[in-house]
Amino acid sequence: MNEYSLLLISKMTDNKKKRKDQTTEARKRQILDAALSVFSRKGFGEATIVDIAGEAGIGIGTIYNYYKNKEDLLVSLLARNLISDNLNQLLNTTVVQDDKQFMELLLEDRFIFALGKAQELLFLFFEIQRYPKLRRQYVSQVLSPLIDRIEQYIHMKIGPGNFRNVNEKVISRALIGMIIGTMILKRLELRDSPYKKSGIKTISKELSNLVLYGLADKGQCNSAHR
Amino acid sequence: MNEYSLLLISKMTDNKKKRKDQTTEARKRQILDAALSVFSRKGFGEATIVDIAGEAGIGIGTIYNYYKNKEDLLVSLLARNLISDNLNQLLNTTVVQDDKQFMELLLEDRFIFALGKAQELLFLFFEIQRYPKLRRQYVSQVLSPLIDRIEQYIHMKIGPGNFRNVNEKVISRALIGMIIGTMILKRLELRDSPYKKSGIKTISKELSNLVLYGLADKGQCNSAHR
Amino acid sequence: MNEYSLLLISKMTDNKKKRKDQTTEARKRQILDAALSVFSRKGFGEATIVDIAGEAGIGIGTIYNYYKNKEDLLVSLLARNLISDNLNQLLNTTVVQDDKQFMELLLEDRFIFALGKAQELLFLFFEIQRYPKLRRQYVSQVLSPLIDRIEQYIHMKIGPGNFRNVNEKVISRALIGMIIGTMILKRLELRDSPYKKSGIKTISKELSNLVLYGLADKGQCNSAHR
Amino acid sequence: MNEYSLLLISKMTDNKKKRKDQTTEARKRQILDAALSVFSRKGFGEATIVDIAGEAGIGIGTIYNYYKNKEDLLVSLLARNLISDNLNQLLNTTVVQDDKQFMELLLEDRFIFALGKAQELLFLFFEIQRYPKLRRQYVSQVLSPLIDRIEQYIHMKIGPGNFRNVNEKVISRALIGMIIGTMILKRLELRDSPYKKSGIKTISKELSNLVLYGLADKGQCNSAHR
DNA sequence: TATGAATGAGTTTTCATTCAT
DNA sequence: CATGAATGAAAACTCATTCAT
Repeated sequence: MNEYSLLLISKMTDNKKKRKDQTTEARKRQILDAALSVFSRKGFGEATIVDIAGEAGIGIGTIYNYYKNKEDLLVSLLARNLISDNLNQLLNTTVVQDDKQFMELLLEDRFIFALGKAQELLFLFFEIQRYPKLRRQYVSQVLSPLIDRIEQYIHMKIGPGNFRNVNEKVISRALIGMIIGTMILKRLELRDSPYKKSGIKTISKELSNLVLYGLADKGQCNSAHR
Repeated sequence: MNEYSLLLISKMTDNKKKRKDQTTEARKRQILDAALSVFSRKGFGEATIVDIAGEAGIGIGTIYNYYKNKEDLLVSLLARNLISDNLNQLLNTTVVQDDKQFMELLLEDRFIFALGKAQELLFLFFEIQRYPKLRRQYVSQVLSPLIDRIEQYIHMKIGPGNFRNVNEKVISRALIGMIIGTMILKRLELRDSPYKKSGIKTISKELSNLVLYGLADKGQCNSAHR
Repeated sequence: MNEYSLLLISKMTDNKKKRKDQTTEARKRQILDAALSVFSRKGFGEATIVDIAGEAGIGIGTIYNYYKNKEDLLVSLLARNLISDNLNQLLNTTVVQDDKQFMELLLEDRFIFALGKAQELLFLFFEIQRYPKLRRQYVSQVLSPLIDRIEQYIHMKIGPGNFRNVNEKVISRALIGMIIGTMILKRLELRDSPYKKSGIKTISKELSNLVLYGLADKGQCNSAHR
Repeated sequence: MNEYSLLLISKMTDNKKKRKDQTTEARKRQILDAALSVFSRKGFGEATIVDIAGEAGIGIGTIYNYYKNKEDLLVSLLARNLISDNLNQLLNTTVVQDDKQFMELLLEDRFIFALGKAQELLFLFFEIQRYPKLRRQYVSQVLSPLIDRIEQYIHMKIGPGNFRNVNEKVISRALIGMIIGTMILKRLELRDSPYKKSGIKTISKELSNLVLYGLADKGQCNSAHR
């Protein structure tokens, strides 16, 4: 065996390793997807490993080759879907954008998420509460930054010709709550829900108007409400 | 045993029955309260009958004297707390009131509920989805009437000098969603939450302002936002 | 309800409690006996809870009402049978006895145990090694005291007209080893074993002779060995 | 492929086969050694194939190329280590030796084994009982011949100027038991054990003295052994 | 009615074994 | 041959439910 062959082997091993890692990742994703589907439908406590294996189309034991136990599936789901979602991207990129559109973009982005793929993630908001560590992680890594960003935005805009002097803590939470709550309503109303995929843009426009008009400096006009 | 004694017994039985009914109701409530507490903390699937019996300070078997099984506890909780809550009362009584205050009253009432005792009920919004019958019942008996009422209100107010021409379906759901979502945020943020019992009136005032200004006819003033 | 009735109730409760404790103890013993039988036959690792429940004639779940898990059964067996056996009794009572008979009594006592009920306990000597805590406990509470006692005895008897100048550490362990090893041989030979219940007295007499002659001061006669 | 190449192949195959057989044996030994180590540490039931493969530094599947299943590993271990150990050699070679030294040699040989490499084999004495076939094999091929040989020896020496009139069945078993039991005690006492590798010769001398003096004809008193 | 020990169906989890690479 | 991912049979263990007291 000469240097060349060693090199060759080394290359193959690297390739193999890379390919193995890829399939491992694919398999993990496959299992998590199945778990998400089943948890979402039945709830964590009522879902069984057999269900998940069936949904994934694999054997029971295979799941345990990739995840320590059932709880590990939940925790991994949380990490994958709640903690590290694409929100961060939004928060960072929009900083430089025209802040006139900030609210509209944010609402649109979150509504697309909330009325789309997040429908399956809803149960996580519930399960998260039984895992203090995860709850704290979610709050500190996702929720608080989002709230802070909105508060900043509102705070910045308060002043003549812009926003009224509102309590930004309350308003920011109301906005986020509106999104989360809308997500729940859609799941409750199912077919009766007026939210259709096609109309998300319209919806978020409507809602951002509601909010922006609602925040607008009333001094400018003669009292919106009264 | 003579007639007299029979009469006596009959009398006693009546009394006993009445007292028993009272005790029965009290006992059922005691059990449901314990179940609510445990379900809320652990989730339905993770809660055990032993937990609930312990929380209620009674024996395991006793629970089965009042409820058919564990699921019956959940269903009874749903019925007691979500379906027949005091919302109906509100919906009916406010009809006759000055509709200028409708939004404010509604929001205040629902926020008091959402940030107060409903905190424990949150899990029901998630469990409800596993029970199509209950989901339908909740939607038809609680959610839809509430939505309808708000839609009516908005629809009625749309017009010059009042509300802008908004999509009442979307707005009404956003309002309710805002309440539900706020409930969740409070549970997630825990001690960091800015919602305090004392300030609920202020909060609901702030939010009803947001909504009412947001809905206000922009024609009245020279464009709130732009 | 007067004082008397309270007293009466109190009495009943006490009685009930006592009776309950008794049945609890009986049940625990019943389960441990079954576990001992199955472990002894199959070994700890190969024994199943179903086996034990079957042997005890009870349901699977019942075992878990009395023991935390399978390992707890083993540990409890060890505690009951190896640690707190009647050896201590012997060690203490024989102190005052004529020490000429000490060896004979000790051997007889241990052989009755080893060839009798200890046959089922044999596997414990093996399992004990996987539980460092238990091994230490057994060594410190049972084995070391026994060895010490024998060493003392030998040491005391070393001198003209009594025992030769032997290494009491080695001899004492050889004696105990002889008993344990005999136990194993009986289990290996089964029907071919020459040890019968009836003859234990003869056997222990024979062996105590072997030992006592073997230890005897060679000065007494003109050199036994050399 | 022509005749020549076939021949060549045939030659190579022969070589390969031989080398393969060597490798095969080495591999089998490697696996058995690992199995022994793991079984000894954890017990058969608690040991896993993964453990053994890890200990051997090979893949799981490889084990199954050489042994049918886990039980086959145990059975092979028994065959290799208990059944066909070097005892037979001793039994046969010592026959011709001066029987004056028989006991001493036997004890020394067995003690070296018992306190040395047999420490790892101890568990086999326990596992053997779950395999009646193996137990019988061990008894008939190893234990009984050894017992017989000792019995013969004792029997032969009983008489004036030699051994007392002892029960050779009991004594022979006590001797073997002493060795086995000593093995166990060493494992139980671990660091506290007085048996050190260096002193095995002294120990076996001490014990063979014990036995020989113990068996010596007390009546004669002049020279029991010689 | 109140109770909680007994129960086994149903879960989670492990791990020997197979087999495609 | 070597390997280890895939598998499901079998085991441990849980817990809702029953029922005798």
